[in-house]
Amino acid sequence: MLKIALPARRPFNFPSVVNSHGWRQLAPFHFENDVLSYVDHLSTKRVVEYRITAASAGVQVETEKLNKSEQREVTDKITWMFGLDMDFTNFHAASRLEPKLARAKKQALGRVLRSPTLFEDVVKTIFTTNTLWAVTKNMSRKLVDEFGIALSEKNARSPLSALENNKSFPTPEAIAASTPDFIKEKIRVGYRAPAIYDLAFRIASGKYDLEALKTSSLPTLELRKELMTIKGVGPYAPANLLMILGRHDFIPIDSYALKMVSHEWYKGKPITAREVERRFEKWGAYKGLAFWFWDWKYNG
DNA sequence: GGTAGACCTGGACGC
DNA sequence: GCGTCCAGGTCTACC
Repeated sequence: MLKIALPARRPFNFPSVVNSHGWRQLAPFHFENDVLSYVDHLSTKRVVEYRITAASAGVQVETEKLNKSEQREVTDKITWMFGLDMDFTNFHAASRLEPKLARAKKQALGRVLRSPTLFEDVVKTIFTTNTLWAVTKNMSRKLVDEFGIALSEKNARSPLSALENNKSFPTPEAIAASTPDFIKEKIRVGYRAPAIYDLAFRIASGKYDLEALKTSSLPTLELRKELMTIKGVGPYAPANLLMILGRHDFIPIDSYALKMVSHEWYKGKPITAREVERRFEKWGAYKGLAFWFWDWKYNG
């Protein structure tokens, strides 16, 4: 067994990242007893499981024995997934005088849990649209079960594995080798199937470098436009993806957002996206963060 | 640029 | 059981 300790820029809080949104509940993530598990497909074709826990200065990753290049890959991926090197000093300073965000620095709020690839995050974001969370979980589970690659039998049997179905998130190539009709019928993603297939196909065929957006220097507005060129990504989805990419100047306004803001300031009456924008306008470059980590009085 | 309506799914609810 | 509604939206046609 291999243990890798990875330091984080302070302040850092493991539970705050894991609980930042629902990704921990979507395959191939699994969260239980303070351990975040994830099955990953390395570039060397090996499929390994990470068991990630809180450590004094960051996180600790337990996995099987890896060579040096694999260790570097795992280090890079976990650093990205947890945003270990991200700096939220300015957001924490701005939050200090807002009672609804005063806990931000103490709880190290700001980071959101990411998947190793933007491809996985885009697919899962599309799975969250216009459906129930339980259905989103089903879609993710089925996609992993159908197209993912299993841990080797030896590793799946080891006490390290906490998962029922030990498969990695599928590569674009694996999905592109299928068809939209098969994806629709087998994964039960409905009208989202052509969008998932199209994205996978464009990446697999080398026509589109989605992962390059992780390090893009485009202004946020341009980056948003770029994300909206992806089928199935409308006005809501890019705001969610921009948060994942560390851009916080857009609010993911969905039915949940409208409900929260309505109960916070409008006595539960129906409102539009304009009211949500207006309430968080003053947070400027941090309005996505302010919205995301707001201590809502309504919790329904 | 704003808006209406169709679109998959599956859990919740009322009958 | 069965029908209807709705949920962490998107897309297209139309005005």
